[in-house]
Parts: sequence; structure tokens; C-alpha cells
Amino acid sequence: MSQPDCLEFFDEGSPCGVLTAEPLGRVLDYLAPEGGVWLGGFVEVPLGPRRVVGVVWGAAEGRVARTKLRGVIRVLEAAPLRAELREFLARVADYTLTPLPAMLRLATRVPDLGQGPAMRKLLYPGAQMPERMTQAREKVMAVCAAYGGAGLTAGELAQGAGVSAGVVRGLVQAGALIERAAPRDQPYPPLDPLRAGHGLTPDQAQAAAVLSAGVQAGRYGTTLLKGVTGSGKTEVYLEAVAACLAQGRQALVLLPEIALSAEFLTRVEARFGARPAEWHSGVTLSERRRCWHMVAQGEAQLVVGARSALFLPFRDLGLIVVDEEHDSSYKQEEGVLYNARDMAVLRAAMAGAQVVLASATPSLETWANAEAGKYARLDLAARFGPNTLPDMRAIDLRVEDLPTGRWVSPTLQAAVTARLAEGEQALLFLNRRGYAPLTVCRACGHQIECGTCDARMVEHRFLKRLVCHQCGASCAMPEVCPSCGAADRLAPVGPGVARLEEEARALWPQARVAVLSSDLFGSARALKEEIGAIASGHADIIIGTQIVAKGHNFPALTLVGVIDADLGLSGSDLRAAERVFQLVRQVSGRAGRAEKPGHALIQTSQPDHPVIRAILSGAEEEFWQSEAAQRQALGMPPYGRLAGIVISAPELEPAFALGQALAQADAPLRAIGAQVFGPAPAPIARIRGRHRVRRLVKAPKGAPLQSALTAWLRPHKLRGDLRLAVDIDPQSFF
DNA sequence: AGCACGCCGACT
DNA sequence: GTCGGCGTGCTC
Repeated sequence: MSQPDCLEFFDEGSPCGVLTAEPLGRVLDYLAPEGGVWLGGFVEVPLGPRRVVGVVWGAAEGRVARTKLRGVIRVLEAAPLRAELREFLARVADYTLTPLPAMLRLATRVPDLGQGPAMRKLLYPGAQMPERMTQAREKVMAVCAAYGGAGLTAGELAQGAGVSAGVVRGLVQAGALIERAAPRDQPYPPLDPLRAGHGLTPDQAQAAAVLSAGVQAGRYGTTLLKGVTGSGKTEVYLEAVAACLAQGRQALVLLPEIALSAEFLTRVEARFGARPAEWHSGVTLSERRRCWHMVAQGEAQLVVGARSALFLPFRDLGLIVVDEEHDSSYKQEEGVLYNARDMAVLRAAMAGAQVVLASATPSLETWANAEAGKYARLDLAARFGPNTLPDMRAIDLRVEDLPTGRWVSPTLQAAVTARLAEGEQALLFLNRRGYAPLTVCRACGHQIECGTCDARMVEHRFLKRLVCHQCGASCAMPEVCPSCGAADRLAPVGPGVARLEEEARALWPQARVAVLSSDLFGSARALKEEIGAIASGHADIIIGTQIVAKGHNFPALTLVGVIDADLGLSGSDLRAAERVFQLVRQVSGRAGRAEKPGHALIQTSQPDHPVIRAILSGAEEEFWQSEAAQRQALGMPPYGRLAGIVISAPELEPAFALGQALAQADAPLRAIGAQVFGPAPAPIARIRGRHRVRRLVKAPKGAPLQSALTAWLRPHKLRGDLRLAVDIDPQSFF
């Protein structure tokens, strides 16, 4: 074997390093199996009494004597993990301070990886009919004939005919059915990049040409594609996808809220003549397996997926589109804490791919990167000329003087009534993030909280129960106040979706009211159906949380009422202003998509707040500039670096004590000029019975934050039930 | 993560 | 005397 080959291939009996998804923290050495194994190959290895799946990660570490090594059991059929993805996982692990096994688990979340061959037996009608025909046999043959050339498994056939497996087996033996081996996972139908796309305006065509040229160059590059809803962002970046497919490379489109992809997939199908591969929590196990393997074999040209699709084993990735790049759901907040938008840029840089970050309201980080010249920037003009922003006005809640328990001001009420009279739709938007309506006793002021979390309980009128929005625990609505015993004095305070719905039904009894709230739908499918029904006019008034602000098209919608724009403005949240700006802007931009003029009414008690003023004036660049200046002065991201250290334990005491102890030896942090804040209760101070304490570390922009954190935390070994998690670039602050 | 080993309370 | 609680440690 020549020298370079030794780096890539391990001959039978030679030691190799294998990474498994077990939380061991390092690679284990095994002897290569009969026939040898390639670097990156998926293998089954013995681990203690168990057999686990792993990946040949590199040369043997050599810390265990060769004679004591156990052998690889077998090499799996899955395509080996490519160097590009292995390196990417290692880089993400380093950046997020995540153990490598956890990264491998992210990248191999596919069913049946360790299971049998990628082939299965399918049954087809045979040449002859069986000598003895029975009713059961006839049913089987009829089902088989109905599916013709497609072929069915024995199980499917038996189930489809409503007979036992024995009947099918008998027919195979009699030669009436013949078995043929077929690949378990079928390739996706080819997408045609040359199909005529949507007619683009000259503006859009030019932007598409710039993006396509970037893709054709075959190098890394990131472009901010900025344009309001309706400016044709999707059509433009689909042209970049077309250019990528035409090059024979693979493309990935990331979406924040996969529940909203029904319309999107239809648009992709219209553009390319077939549906792309999908990757998100809603797809079936077999579709998931098919997607993963086809991506690895290069048989999936385009994947549309949620953030975890970023870790699919692409063969030749040429383009990543991050749609609605500002969306906070790109930040994974549990388990491996990563930001898919930022990691998409990293992966693209490693794969020599282009990135398109699309948004009407980019995050400050992306805006600043474009400003600094690190990203290119393309601005799309609104499709219907410069005056397509809706007519936006603030409603001063200090003047309107709403009675308690009412959230729709007379001005907003009149506007909605006027829209309904025209047969148009109105949206009442609730910025509910970080905000839970309280259930308060009017007699003594007692507030009902969840038994295991610090979150307040939210009333579900329909269910007549209180539900914790943090852990999902629920309890029956108490009849009397648990504190003072007063009967019938418990009342919800603050606008929850259910309360707003009730008010809307009272104000407009003749109108059809629809509620769009993620917790009302058990599945993405149910949500998709509801959105489709609303878009086609099955509702007059839509009540929703930020779920409606994520790229959906309601043609008859001409009025948006923001119920309480103050909710996100108070408090110490770093991104509060940014988020309110984005949400209101985006949801407002939704009004008047069609020919009818749009209106946005924003209820606020701070109409002079710079954020509200920027929203109303449409002075976007000014908003970002002043926000950027503020962050820069404070040394906050993107002009400084942040990390959260979250310590959790069943009891508050030990968690807090460890938080304190961390301050004792902070030399590694001081060495890089970092400051430590806290310890303080974490954004969610208690989850599922665990108390959470957080310290925040702020470091200068260029500082080696990760290595300093590692050095700082290394001496502290966690005893008992204590857990410690590092959150690089935290998103949540309240 | 599993699954062992190992050292202290309530049972047949 | 044993069964079993889960604390600590190992897996090439």
C-alpha cells in the first residue's frame, strides 16, 4: 500500500480511530475488519457489552496496546462520511464547545443506519397463476395487479389484501408472485433547472444574475439578499438554485418554520417540475432515511429543510440559502447550542459554496457584516413601486385609555370594522414572546405559577385548564384562589391569544375568527391546512403570534393591528428593539400584498420610542445605524463576543454555589480582557424541576473566547446532579 | 448513554 | 442474613 493511501485506508487488522455517538469525549481505537475500511467509513464496533455505530475518524490514538484492541464488527453500507463534513463537525464542535460525539449524533440522526442491507425484496406478479385459487389468494393477486410494475413488500401486500403473511408466502412458493431485490430508498425525481422560471422584473433578473454568477464561480461567498415581502426574494434565489443545479452541484434551502413550507414546496415544484427532498421533524422515518442516503449519494439535488439539514452528508454542496435569516429559531436552544445561520456560512466556506441570506429585516449581525464588506448585499425593490409600504400609524394607548381586560382600542376596532365591510381580512398580531398572561386572584393578588417551572400558568379557556408554556404541565382551573380561598375571583390579566379571540368574537360577532398559534396545532400538517384555508378566505379576522410573521401569503389581508408593541421594548433584552422592529415591519409588510392598499396600526404606549418611530417612518438604515452605535458603545455583539454559562441542578443552592465558585479563578478570562457577569437566574430560571443559574461572559471581538472558557471551566468537575452548559452567542436574555 | 461494581437500609 | 437503593467509573 503506497504512502498516501495509508492515510485513507486501513488494511485488515491495522488499528484505526473510531468516533461513536457515545458521550466518551474521544476517539477509540479498533482493528480494521476483514477487507479493510476507508477513512470516514461507517462501522459497527463493540463497546463494552454493546454494539454501536461509529465512523472511522482517523489514525489510531495508540494509547491502548494493540494486542488489547477489539476488532470492528463490520463496515456498514452507508456512504462514508466525507472529509468536508468531518472537518465541519469538528469546527462546529470547537466553536460551540460541544463534544464531538454529540456533533456526530446530529449528523447521523437517520433511522436504520446500523441495520441490514440497503436492499429489500419486492414482489411482482409472476408468469403463472397458482393451481389452487382461493379467495384470499385472489385478493392478493388483485392488489398486486393494481400496483402493477411498482412492486410491494410482502408485508404491504398482505396488509393491502387483508390476509395473513402465509397466503403471500404460499403464492411466492407457487410461482404466482416473484421476488426481486430493489433499493430500499428510491432516488428523487430529477429537478429541471432549465424549465422557464417566473417572469422576473429587470430588477429581480439582475439580482438573480449576480447570485447565479457567484454560484457559477464555484467559490465561497455570502450575499445578503434584502427585500420586503412581495419583492420576489424567493424567485430570485431560486434562480441561484437553478444555476447551482445546472452546475451539477447540490443546493440546500433552510427555512425557519417548516410548518410554513407547504406553499414553498409548491413553488419549488412549479419552478423545477418536481418536489425537492425535505428534511425536518415532520417527515416520516422512511422519508428521513431516504433523504439522508440520497443526499449522501448525490441523488438529491435540492434539500428544503429546517436548521438540522445543515448537517446532512452532502456530496457536493454548491449553495445554501438561509431564508428569513434573522429568525430566532435558527438558534438551537437545547442540546447542541448552535446558530444554523452562522454555521451555514462556515460550512459553505469549507465546501466552496455560496450562501444567500434572505430577509426583509436582516439581523444586526448580518447587516453589520454587509456594511463591513464581509458579505455582498443585494437590495430588491418592492414589486409595486416605492409606495408599497402600508400606511402605518401608531395608536397611543395612553390616549385611547382602554378599560382593563380590553386590548382592542376604539381606533383599531373602527379600522377592522371598515375592512370587514369591504370583504377584506384583518390580522390582530400579538407579540407574545417572553410574555405570559398571568392568572391573578382579584381578591388577594396571588399569581398562579407552574409547580416545577418559574413560568406563569396560562389559561386555556376552551380546555378549562391552566397550562405551563415552559414544560407543558397542566392542571384543572382552580375554582377558588389557592392562596386566600376566594371563589370566582381568579382572572387572566394581559392578552393571551385566547383572550384576544374572545374579545374579537364579542366585538365582531358576525365575523369568522381564526386563531393561528403554534400550541393549538398538534402537527405541522394541521397547521399547514389551517393556513391554506385562511389564505383562501375562510376567515375574516386572523389572530396570531409570530407564527404569522414567517413568510406566508394572505392575498385578502389589508389591515394589520399590532396589539401591544411595548411588550418587547422593556427589559434588558439585547435584541428586544431589533426583534420588535423585525416583527412589526415584517407583519406590517404583509398587509396590502395584492392590489388593495394596506394599513398597519400599532398600539403602543411609547409612540416616541426610537424603534416605533423608525418603524413608522420606514427609516430602516437609520434604525440599524443607531442600534449598531449603541451596541458598539457597549461592546456587545456583533462588536464584542458573548457566552452564557448555564449551571443547573435540582436544588438552587449548589447551582448558585458553583456559579459563585467560578468567579474564584477567572484568570483565563481576565487574560483575554473578558468580563464576567452574574451569577443570576437564567432566562428561564427553572425547567422541568431544575434550577438554572447563568453567568454571562463578555469578551472583546477578536479575543480567543472558546479557549479561555475551556481553561476557565476545566478545573471544575461536576459532582452529582450539577450540569453546566456553555452557550456561545446566546440569543435569549430574559 | 448504558451497564457494571460497590457499599449502606428494610425485608423474607 | 439477603435484595436493592443509585453514586462512581469504564467502555478501545
